Amino acid sequence: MAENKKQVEQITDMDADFTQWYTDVCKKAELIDYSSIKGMFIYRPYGYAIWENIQRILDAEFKKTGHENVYLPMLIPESLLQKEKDHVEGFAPECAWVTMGGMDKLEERFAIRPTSETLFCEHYKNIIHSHRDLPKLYNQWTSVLRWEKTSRPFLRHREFLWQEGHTMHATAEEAIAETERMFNIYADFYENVLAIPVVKGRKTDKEKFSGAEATYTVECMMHDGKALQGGTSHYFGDGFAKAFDITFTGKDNQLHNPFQTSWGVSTRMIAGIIMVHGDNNGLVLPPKVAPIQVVVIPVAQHKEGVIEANRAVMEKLQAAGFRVKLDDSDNSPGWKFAEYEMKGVPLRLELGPKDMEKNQCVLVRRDNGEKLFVSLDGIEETVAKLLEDIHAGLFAKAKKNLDEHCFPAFSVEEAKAIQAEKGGFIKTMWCGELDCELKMKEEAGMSSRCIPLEQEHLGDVCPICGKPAKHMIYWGVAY
RNA sequence: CCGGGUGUAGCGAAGGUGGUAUCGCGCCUGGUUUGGGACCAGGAGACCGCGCGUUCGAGUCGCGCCACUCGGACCA
Repeated sequence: MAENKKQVEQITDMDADFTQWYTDVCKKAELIDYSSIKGMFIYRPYGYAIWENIQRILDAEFKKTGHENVYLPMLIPESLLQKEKDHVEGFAPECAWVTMGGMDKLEERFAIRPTSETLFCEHYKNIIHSHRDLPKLYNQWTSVLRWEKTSRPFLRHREFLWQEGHTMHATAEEAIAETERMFNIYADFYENVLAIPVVKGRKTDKEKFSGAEATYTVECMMHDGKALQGGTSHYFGDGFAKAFDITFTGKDNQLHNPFQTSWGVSTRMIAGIIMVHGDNNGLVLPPKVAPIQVVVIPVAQHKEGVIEANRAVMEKLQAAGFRVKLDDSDNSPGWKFAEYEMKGVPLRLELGPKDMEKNQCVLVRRDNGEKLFVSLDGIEETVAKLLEDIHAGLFAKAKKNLDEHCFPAFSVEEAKAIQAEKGGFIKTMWCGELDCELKMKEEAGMSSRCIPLEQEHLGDVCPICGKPAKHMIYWGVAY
């Protein structure tokens, strides 16, 4: 038998080499493929289907809160991009430029959008005239392009898919409320849909979006203790409005500049799913975004009636609204088990002749491997309950990982030592100065992740410079 | 962008000192199998990452480029 051991491609052990494990999962779970241009990835059907589920659920949340989808051009004239000083400084270095139209050199070069604030501003200038035109709550699902130096599947693409919301409001209060509303939608989405716990907070001036007054972020903890910025929501004040000369006449018959927000999440979310929930058998998908929630695998499918019985269960579950796949290919059951584990399907349903006699089937949970023999009567309820349990189980496990990787520190040396030994988020007090942030990066290799909304009092002084502290802040090594 | 590593069939690899490519898995066909990556038999599949050069002759030697990968710097 030992000689029959199949030479199966294995993924790298996640504890031995996490980054290699990650790349292996992306490829072996058939989420992504490389193209001939660095950093330009192909989203394969299974990977794209995860994104479609994310889109569907988030889009519904956006619509519920009054947002409308639009589509703006892909090209931005250089002169337009340059209207807001901080913004152009932040993005121009990583823009790709279109310089030719057909065979002719263009009078002015066009940037392929790295983000669309400037385009939205140009448009808003044309359509906002009165307070009655506000608020404008627009969102766009699209791709953007940033000429990154290094790239990795889902984590850093030169072209990536995202949504970018851009809103305009009559007052600062309304705009700030919008920034917070969308930030909370992201946080809830991470926790309730992706089963990923987040730390909610504000970015430092150094880390905030180019041109923003404030950037709110949800920060996630990967299985290896590194941080991943999960989504950002920005408050712009009226800075862009002034730069782009966007004005409206208020109820007071005076001209005002509107207040602006933008907010976005990208396919980087998928990287988070992989690195938070995955294990050494491959991907583990949270049920709410899994393209296949239940895979039905017939056992001894050549025998009379087996395929039919399996198809009946599949149809029953589909009718109840689950995403189900029946795999009646002629691969062996063992092959199928391994295949769908690699692809992270939350539940496997096995049904063979022995089960048929007892009117039962076997259900196996992807998250913990638990095997259950359950009746085919009421299988819909059983599956619904299990998918909920899986979501809860994934969240609990991820929360434990987050909680166990947050450490207070009271000096740069201590922060550095903890990061080197345990990884994770290091929390310290902070004076608010850029110099201290740079020093933490220089000496401990960590960037600030966020100033969490939930503050703790760890002391009165900044442990980096000794001056009075203003906030508690999280530090970490980020993807 | 800087430093290390790697590019040979879909995947993983072998191919001292130059002579037109080998193996395992996978794939296709037929048969036997089927509760953890099945077995037998037959078969198909390679511009050796791309370009230029040296040579009678380059997977092999030289130069350039591209891509992947691991660190670092930069960034969703």
